[in-house]
Amino acid sequence: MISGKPIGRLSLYRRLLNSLLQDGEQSICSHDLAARAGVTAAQVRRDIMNIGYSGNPNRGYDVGKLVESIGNFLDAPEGQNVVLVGVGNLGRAILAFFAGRRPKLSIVAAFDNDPEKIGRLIKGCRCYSIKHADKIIQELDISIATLCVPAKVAQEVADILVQAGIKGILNFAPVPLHVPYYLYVEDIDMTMSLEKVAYFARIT
Amino acid sequence: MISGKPIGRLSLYRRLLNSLLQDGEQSICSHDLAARAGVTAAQVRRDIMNIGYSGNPNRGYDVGKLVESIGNFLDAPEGQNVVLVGVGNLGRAILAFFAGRRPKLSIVAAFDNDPEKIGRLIKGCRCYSIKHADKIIQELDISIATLCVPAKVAQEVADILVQAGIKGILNFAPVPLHVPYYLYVEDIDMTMSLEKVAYFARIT
DNA sequence: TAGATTGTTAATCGATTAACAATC
DNA sequence: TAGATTGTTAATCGATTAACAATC
Repeated sequence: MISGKPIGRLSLYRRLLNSLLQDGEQSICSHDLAARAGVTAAQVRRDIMNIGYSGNPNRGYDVGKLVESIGNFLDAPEGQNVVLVGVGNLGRAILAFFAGRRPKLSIVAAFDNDPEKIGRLIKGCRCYSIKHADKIIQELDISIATLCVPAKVAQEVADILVQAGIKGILNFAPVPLHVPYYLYVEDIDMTMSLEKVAYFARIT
Repeated sequence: MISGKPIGRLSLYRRLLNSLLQDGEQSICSHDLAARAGVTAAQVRRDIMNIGYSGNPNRGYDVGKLVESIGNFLDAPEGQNVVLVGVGNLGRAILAFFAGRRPKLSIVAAFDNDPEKIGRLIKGCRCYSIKHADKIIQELDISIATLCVPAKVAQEVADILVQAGIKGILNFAPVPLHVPYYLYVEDIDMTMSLEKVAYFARIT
């Protein structure tokens, strides 16, 4: 069992390696990858060791094979479907941002409660009523939700999603969610992040 | 010197306490605040101790005074000005999200390189050419940047901002930035976060 | 007073780092 | 071979937790 931080780094390595591949790079050593990722070489080596890939002493890692190994580790072979909940400003921006970005992780539906939006195609994604969450999540085999609703209704909406069988939530609502232990929640709290930057920009 | 995590938690406590204040709550104990924030009571007590505020044994913390203490610790008395760089989908969503949210931390300008946007008022915020970054940052006394540009140009834009005297960056571009040691960078990498959720949703 | 809660210490835990033998 | 780099261990570091005396 690997914790959240190494998983995040693997995701980052993959992205960096993919752009190296496009530049025609065949191999890379831990030191170079570490510099690009902003971590230490030892960390890179341990992360790669953890997923069971081995490099070549003297020549480092084969970029293509390493990308493949990371994919085998991170991705579900058959892909995973995502639903975005709350099609406001932020929701629409995220729909546009993720559209086609990762083939094995696609946002296949959106939920909202605004009759103006329901039934429409927004940023290429069909919008449904949150009332039909159960049905849509089952039919489209959705396991992940991206929560972009206002803080006040976040818990209530999360409860609906959990009930419908969601397994993980990416939570943009600026409030901690209470969910059963078997669910994974990752919080992106922009207000908190901005206040952190403000604090450290000031005292350093 | 306090590290990033406790600072983030203080920001969260303040938000929770503010909503308690609106509900007319006078005092709160570490246990209750911890439950709302999703942390342990010991952590709450230590965080509060760290900012020099003292509770009352038997009655807990005075909500109003604690909010004030957190504000004294986190906020610059005169406030801090922020610039948003890259007025795309995400940039506009963030402008809308932060508009008026924290009085001591306001986005007072936006930068872009699209002539269509320059000079206009977008989500209530004036958009300038990135070419005038130096001048605007000085004139408006801006110390913080929110970076919402594409990954490919993120480092280049960051260099311009550093040169112009920015002290902290909230980076939404999915690429690590290399900046001088005295700058604080907080990364919000939505792709990484979504992949983390996908991984843990799958294996648990 | 008795009970509840704080402030603070020591112990624990986990992640990170440094170091180096193994290997191509 | 010699040199560079990996795989892996032990040491370090920092944050978290548990525990409890102090206090209203």
